[in-house]
Amino acid sequence: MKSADPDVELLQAIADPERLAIVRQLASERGATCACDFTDCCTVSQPTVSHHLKVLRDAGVVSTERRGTYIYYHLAPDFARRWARIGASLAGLVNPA
Amino acid sequence: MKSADPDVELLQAIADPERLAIVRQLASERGATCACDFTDCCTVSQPTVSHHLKVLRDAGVVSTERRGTYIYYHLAPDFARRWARIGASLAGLVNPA
DNA sequence: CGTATATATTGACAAGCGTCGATATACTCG
DNA sequence: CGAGTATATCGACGCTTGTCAATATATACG
Repeated sequence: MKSADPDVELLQAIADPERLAIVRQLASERGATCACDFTDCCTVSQPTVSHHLKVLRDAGVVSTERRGTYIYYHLAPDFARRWARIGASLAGLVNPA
Repeated sequence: MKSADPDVELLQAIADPERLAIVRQLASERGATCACDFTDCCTVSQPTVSHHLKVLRDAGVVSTERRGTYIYYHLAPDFARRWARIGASLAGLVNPA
């Protein structure tokens, strides 16, 4: 299907129950979250969690930081801006005034 | 896959190149757009356009209005609010006030 | 009613995607 | 180096999805 459109790529990345749950957990915990915590949160296996994290990484939704054996995930810095821009192109949402 | 989560359903609905193009066209033209115009905008066949419109309809992204032979599509009234709520749950982006 | 146009539905097919078990890589500690 | 833990990759499988051609439904007009 190869989108090539980064907006579509971002939307596809979070348009999945597990991945949306991951992103929501990252958003609620302001800091970074260890990858092993997602194995706990989700009912899917560790390779599947790793796969979802890769999709989010490739779409630029999350970024990673290695601390010894663990790898910590957090929302990408520009995720909020990208979301807002998509919303603006969709419904003129940003400036409702 | 059965999402059951309306947020996921909404995201999945617009996480497609053709459907995002449809929604963007609906957003740019403030009024309603005839279904036949999408056949023009997209490179896919008429049944495919109709299928995409059904997906958007089922997800509550668009709503329809019949005028004679033609059927006009427009963004669903609460789409902007739903988008904003999802964004708020994702990054505390939007001020729902 | 019959024809024409607009939209939706059906059936079929290939490609994509989520999932898993097994395995590989990366890092730490002794 | 070797064992242990954390994460990623691989290969395979079934289900979903986007697409089309063919057909059906709906509305308008003579």
